[in-house]
Amino acid sequence: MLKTAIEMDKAAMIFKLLGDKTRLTMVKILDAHDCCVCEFVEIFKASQPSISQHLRKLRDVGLVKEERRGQWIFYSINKAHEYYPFVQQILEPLPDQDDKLEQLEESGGRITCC
Amino acid sequence: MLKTAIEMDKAAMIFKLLGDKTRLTMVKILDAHDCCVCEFVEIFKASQPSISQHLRKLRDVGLVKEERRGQWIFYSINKAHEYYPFVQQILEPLPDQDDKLEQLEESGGRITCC
DNA sequence: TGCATATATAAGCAAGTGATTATATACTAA
DNA sequence: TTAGTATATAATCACTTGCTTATATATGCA
Repeated sequence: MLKTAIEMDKAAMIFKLLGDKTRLTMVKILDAHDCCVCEFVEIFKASQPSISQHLRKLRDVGLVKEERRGQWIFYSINKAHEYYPFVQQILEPLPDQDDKLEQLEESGGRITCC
Repeated sequence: MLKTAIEMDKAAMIFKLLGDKTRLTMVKILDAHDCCVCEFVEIFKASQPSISQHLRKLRDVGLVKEERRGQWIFYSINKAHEYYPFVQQILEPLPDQDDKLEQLEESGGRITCC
């Protein structure tokens, strides 16, 4: 078995989780950089509870971790997750989302918390 | 850009489509063999309308094609689909589902239509 | 033609999803 | 302590999903 082998029901669960543009983009971003909640709120132009709820779904599965740094909570990819190699393989062909963080930096949105 | 490059919203759409165990398994099976509807009904122990509706979602996106052969309608993967290379890459680490068709053959389920 | 089989479609419904609004919790700084 | 900021959670709701049952359509065969 390859290291990325995964059962069908687990794979379907992962796809369902990533079958939302916001969550998919979050995971793609997190695979490259840690991010705090307020950054996601800016990037997606979404409400804070909406972002929080998406992050919770990712966290419930264990795909991301949270870590408080003072006033802010940073999220990161859980590279130790059983299916991280599978997810990484899935994310690989997707366009990198660095532009989103760059735009944020230009507009000063990243200064507040990072 | 790699040949499997895909925009985020399209990728999310594909993941949502495959984020269902029945559809994911269907696509994995179809990537290896054509199948007719009655085989899926047997394999998944599901109702015929339920199978038909899953197949319709796959067909609506263009990921599978249908072809009537007499009384039966066979489905196959549309290898010409814009995102087929992406889907193929996704399916690759999943366990092959050949056992399902073998079991069907042993139980005589495949004799009727194929 | 008439009946059986295979499949698609429509309607209805319970459960799930993703948003919003309101509120609670935790930390920082004055 | 009090006020302000960041985040999570709860309640609610419109919308979607995937199933069921019922029916329509298309083919094969007597």
